[in-house]
Amino acid sequence: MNNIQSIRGMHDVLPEQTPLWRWLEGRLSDVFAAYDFHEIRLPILEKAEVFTRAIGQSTDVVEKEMYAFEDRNGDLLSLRPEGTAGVVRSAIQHGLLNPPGLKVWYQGPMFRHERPQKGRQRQFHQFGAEVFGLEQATADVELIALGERLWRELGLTGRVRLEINTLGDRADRQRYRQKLLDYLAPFRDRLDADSQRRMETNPLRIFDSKNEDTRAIMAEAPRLADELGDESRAHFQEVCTLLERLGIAYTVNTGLVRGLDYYCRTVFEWVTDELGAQGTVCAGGRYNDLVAMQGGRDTPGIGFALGVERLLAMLEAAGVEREQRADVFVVSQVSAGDMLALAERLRDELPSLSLATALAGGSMRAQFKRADRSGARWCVILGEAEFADGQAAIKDLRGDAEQEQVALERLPQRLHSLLAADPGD
RNA sequence: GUGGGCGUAGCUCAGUUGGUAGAGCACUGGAUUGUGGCUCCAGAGGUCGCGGGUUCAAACCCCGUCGCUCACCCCA
Repeated sequence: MNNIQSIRGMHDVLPEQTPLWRWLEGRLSDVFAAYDFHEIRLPILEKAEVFTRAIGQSTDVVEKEMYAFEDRNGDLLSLRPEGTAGVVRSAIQHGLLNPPGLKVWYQGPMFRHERPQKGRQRQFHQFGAEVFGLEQATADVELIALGERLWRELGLTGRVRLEINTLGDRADRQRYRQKLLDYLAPFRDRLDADSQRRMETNPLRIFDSKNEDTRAIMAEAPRLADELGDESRAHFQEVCTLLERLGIAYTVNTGLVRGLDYYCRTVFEWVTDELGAQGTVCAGGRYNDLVAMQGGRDTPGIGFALGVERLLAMLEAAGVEREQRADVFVVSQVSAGDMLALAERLRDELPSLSLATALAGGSMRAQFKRADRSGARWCVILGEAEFADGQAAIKDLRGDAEQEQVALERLPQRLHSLLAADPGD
């Protein structure tokens, strides 16, 4: 197989898989609409600075994973590694932040040059939602409630759990970060290699270390919760209270840290144990400073993104299947022109009908075999003699009904009533 | 970026101590010249991931490389 292959970590979605994708996409856009979120569609390519400024220069996503390159004008561009930064750019550019309360959702491919593994590919797909201009905890909670409803719609309730945390405000975080580094400095040599590196990049992540010595050191470390300002503390308290009021189960995970620099205050993750090492299906949080960092007027924001491939893997594990089948397959002994003309007439009169025809011709036996394999519910048979008499036959390919003879002019309405009686799925 | 496992027909996989490839399913045709599914018969389909090396001889041994996969890291 020395043919050209797709790029490493970038996968084709084959015809067999697209029905499940479309079903999932439909459920998602329905739920977004139920919360009055509006879709926004953005370029896949942006100036690289859109991401470097928002996500943080020293994060892995920017430092080593961006598909960045110079275009013919010499501008530094990048395929988007995530969606939020572009939404913020667009909202500023088009003045969408003006009456506060903008609620948008987006969908599409994202690109990160990572080593592929289960639940992680180089081109992957996200759905995301963002709310701008609202600093109230109500916005945080409505977004979480949206997620909860989504799992219910998809039949995944109980398979994902909600973890939340607060990162405090920017000042809280900076003060705490320094405190933590001061505490760790004397222990530096006793930390595992990853954690030593994290001291430069994201010290809060050191709490995630699986190394025993490191864990022992971290057990005594100062805690972010003790550094929170009054406003952050009250905000987080209200988020918790409202979640309880709505009956949404959650656990507070003080080790929960988002990887992208722009987050503050509320962060949350929906996690599953069913996907191996990449168990985060949906994650998000607040980013009250991001709009200002990108050059807009100071505007709070909050949002989340979910990984489509990860959700699909969960749906498959749960045994959810979707397939596309024709309603009717036309088998024919008459001329190609007569067959195609009849098919067009049926499509004219029955716009929702999915109709396949025996384009390859061949013996009746071969045509019926193809009709059977197509999965079609009914077969319309255009026999030579009957067609000359203005007749066609309808055969039930999936049930026991007798083959019936129908006048050609009554064929559309007969199929219509058969379809109405058995809408399939 | 680091480490483990794996690449043989469209798919799932056999292939003995090196002797130039097989099965099942799927596909095409026929038995059934105007009716699918079941059965039977026949057929087609492979630079054994790719490149190099060792050898009289490599799917098999060695080196490199590409890809898949799992974990670390990171993240949705």
